[in-house]
Amino acid sequence: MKPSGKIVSRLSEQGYRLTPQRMMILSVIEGGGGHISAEEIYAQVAAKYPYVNISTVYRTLELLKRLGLVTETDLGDGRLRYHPAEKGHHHHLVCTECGVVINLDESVLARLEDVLLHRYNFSADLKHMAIFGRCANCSE
Amino acid sequence: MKPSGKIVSRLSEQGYRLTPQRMMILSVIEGGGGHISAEEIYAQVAAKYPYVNISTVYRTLELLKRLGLVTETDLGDGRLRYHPAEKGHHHHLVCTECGVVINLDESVLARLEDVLLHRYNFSADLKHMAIFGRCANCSE
DNA sequence: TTTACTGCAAATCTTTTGCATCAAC
DNA sequence: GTTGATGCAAAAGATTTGCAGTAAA
Repeated sequence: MKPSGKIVSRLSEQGYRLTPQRMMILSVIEGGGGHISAEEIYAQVAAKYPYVNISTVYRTLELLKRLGLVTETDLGDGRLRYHPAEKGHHHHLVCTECGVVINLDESVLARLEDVLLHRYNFSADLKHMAIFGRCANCSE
Repeated sequence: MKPSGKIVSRLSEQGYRLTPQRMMILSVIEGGGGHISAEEIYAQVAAKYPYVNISTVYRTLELLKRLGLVTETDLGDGRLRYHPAEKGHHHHLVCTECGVVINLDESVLARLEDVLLHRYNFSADLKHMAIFGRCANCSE
């Protein structure tokens, strides 16, 4: 699997170098189903290409985040999760009992976003929000 | 300042010991304006009563959380914040630019809570949620 | 050739834990 | 007197950083 040309060209346009490490990291982020952690990205890259260091993963994520190419979500388990921005947004219902994560279409929070903007002049960044609680099973 | 009789009696009813450390920690949590971190609680307690250790603060917070006497909120700055449950709930609009935290009445999210419950069978725990974005000033 | 990027190891920072001692009940 | 709570120091775990060497442009 190759990384998307879009992200790659965006990087090189802005003068960033296209190193093999970056390409591999990009592939993994885009290839997975989202919600991937730095450690998982590292493990997947290292499996095929052992010449990577986890600090390179963190530095790459930092860069991609800054350029708005990936979004970062805290699902409450002590490590941050990443998702390619171009794949669209959704939210997460996280069960604090069993840990299941249910995806929630972004439209559900659209009204909230409106209210916050008009009533509080606050432009909420509801890209990949996590809402904690209990899923159907765990509430009996 | 003394801790509220309500929390104290709740603790002793359930067989927990009322140590001076716990009393001081309770006072600080109740005395402050909310959004206080473990480190801040520790600093305030230690100022008057040097015989405290930060691990006692963490253990006490853990206990109070488990008993539902304080709520825990992640305002995104790398440390968790605490608020006495009896003082009522509210949410937080956190500006990722300037760091300002705007309190949001819990009623604003009441409809969302309903939708999640009825459409997804998910009982969201919206006690002290943090929503990130840009405040009026920082969006120009 | 230039200098951005990487690997390595060590540091950072918050939170947790093992264990011996102490004190609330 | 019991045993739950504390202090201390060390561990844990995710993320960051300094620095010298390497390679993308």
